[in-house]
Amino acid sequence: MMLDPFVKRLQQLTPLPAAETEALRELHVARRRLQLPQDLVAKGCDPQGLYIIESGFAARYTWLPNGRRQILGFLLPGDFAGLRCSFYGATRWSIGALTPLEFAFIPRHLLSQLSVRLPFFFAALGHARLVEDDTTREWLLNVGTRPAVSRLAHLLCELFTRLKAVGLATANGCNLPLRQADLADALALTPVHVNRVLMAMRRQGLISLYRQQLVLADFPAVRGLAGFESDYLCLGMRDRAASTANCRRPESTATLDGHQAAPAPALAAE
Amino acid sequence: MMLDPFVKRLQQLTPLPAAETEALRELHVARRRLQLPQDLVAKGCDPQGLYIIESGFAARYTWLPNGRRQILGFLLPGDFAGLRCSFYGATRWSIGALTPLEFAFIPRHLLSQLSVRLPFFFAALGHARLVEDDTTREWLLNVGTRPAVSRLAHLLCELFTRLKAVGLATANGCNLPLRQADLADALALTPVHVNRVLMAMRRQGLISLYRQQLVLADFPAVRGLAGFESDYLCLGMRDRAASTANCRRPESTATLDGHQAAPAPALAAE
DNA sequence: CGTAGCCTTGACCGCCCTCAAATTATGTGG
DNA sequence: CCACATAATTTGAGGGCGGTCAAGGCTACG
Repeated sequence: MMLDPFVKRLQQLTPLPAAETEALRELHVARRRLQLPQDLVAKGCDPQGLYIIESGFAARYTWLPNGRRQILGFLLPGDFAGLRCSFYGATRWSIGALTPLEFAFIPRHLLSQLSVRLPFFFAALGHARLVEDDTTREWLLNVGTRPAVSRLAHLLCELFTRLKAVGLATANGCNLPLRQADLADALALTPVHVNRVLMAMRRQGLISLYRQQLVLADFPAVRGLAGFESDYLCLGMRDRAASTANCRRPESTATLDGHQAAPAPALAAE
Repeated sequence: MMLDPFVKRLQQLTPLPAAETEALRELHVARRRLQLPQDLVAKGCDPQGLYIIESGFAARYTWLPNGRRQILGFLLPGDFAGLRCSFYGATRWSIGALTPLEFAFIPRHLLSQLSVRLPFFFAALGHARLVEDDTTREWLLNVGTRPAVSRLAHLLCELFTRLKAVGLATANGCNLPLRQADLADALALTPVHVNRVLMAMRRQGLISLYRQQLVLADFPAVRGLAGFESDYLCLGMRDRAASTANCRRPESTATLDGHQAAPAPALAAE
């Protein structure tokens, strides 16, 4: 089956009709591989379509004048990119492989057809974008306000949770093929300090990370350390129900929650 | 004229047909004021429509367990919010007034109508969202990689540039009604340190900031200090032409936002 | 004229960075 | 399977940027 983690990921956000998931799985789209130090999409170019990660890790990133690299988000199996190119036709960030990669590519013209044939699928793509936006803000929070230990803990929780959602994690661990330098660039820390923090967490029995195998030995503790709340990832109904907070209505208007109403809800995706 | 900075802002992104700008200006939508320590939209609630800032400054923010506040973005006159509420119908961030505020409100049902009648307008809304997304990533870069001076310089450049785009700045300065604590929460610094950095920049003759009047006395220097490139704000054709080749037509843009339809859009404001 | 909020400045400290070297994984050719 | 080369991780010593705590000054406003 192609596009399997992709479909699984979208279904976490919005239930898709069987007809659409079948149609997606039966798409025969270009399938490619990428070896290691390569970009999927280079900064400044027009991606021309949708890239869907099948296996491996990628990252949205940019280089800085001082030689540092900042990672702005990870792309895991089932994630996609290329839809977000700014309207002038050029991405502002590169997307590069952090491990050998398998990915599918859907060119723009085919996407247009799908948008008509598979409205739920398209709504789900929009949902995924919103989740990604909130994830970016969560990262801004993370690097802005948390000390290194919490910051790292938060990232590990996020990666673990996201991988679990596409079936790539066990109960308390997952494969994590990232170098400490990758984590450092995502957390705005130095590799040296990431190492020190990792060692400390290992010594305290919170986690173990050996040969790309991450085990969250004490997930509640790590989660607490990070202040990690998974609700921004919008995975599954349980999280949705749980995320109630202080809900004030500025308007007396009727509820117009479109998201259950129609195939392509009028404004809800936004 | 109502909605004037709003229309001006959108036109920086996509030329709007005269018919649509007229229709927008003639909309008689609810107009409100807000006094100071109040939220426009509270975290966890459903905004139920579009909020458009007419005058004053607002911010998207959240509180942290340790009592700190992180500002994730500023909303200046002409900016809007409420379209971005996640699909489960609750925002994850509050939007609050930093100064007394005037704003317009367009309820969702009216928006749906407009999406049909004013397709270019709707495309422009999508563009503005993309710019906002890139701005958030730029902020992540800013707090993640730059030292305090550059970080502050970058923010001042951004605010100045954005205000200029809606006609609220002079050649080298603008009104900046923010407290140093607001800047601090946006930059992930302490108010004390923001003050020190401001004082240093004043002593070097780079800027002056007195009684809410910001003057960038040496803009090239400040810009250089910050590594500020205005292209992510997508303001005006000059920047667009300078930033890339390959300029797609505005109508080829559309909506993954869920508002389907509209004459224009095939695929992707994306 | 007094109070409250914001800005300013000083002294001190800690988190994280820098520089550097040692140790361990990973991979390649013989 | 071993010898070697390269990349990644680990550990140490020292320093600086920005935080914390605290006090004093300025401005606005009743």
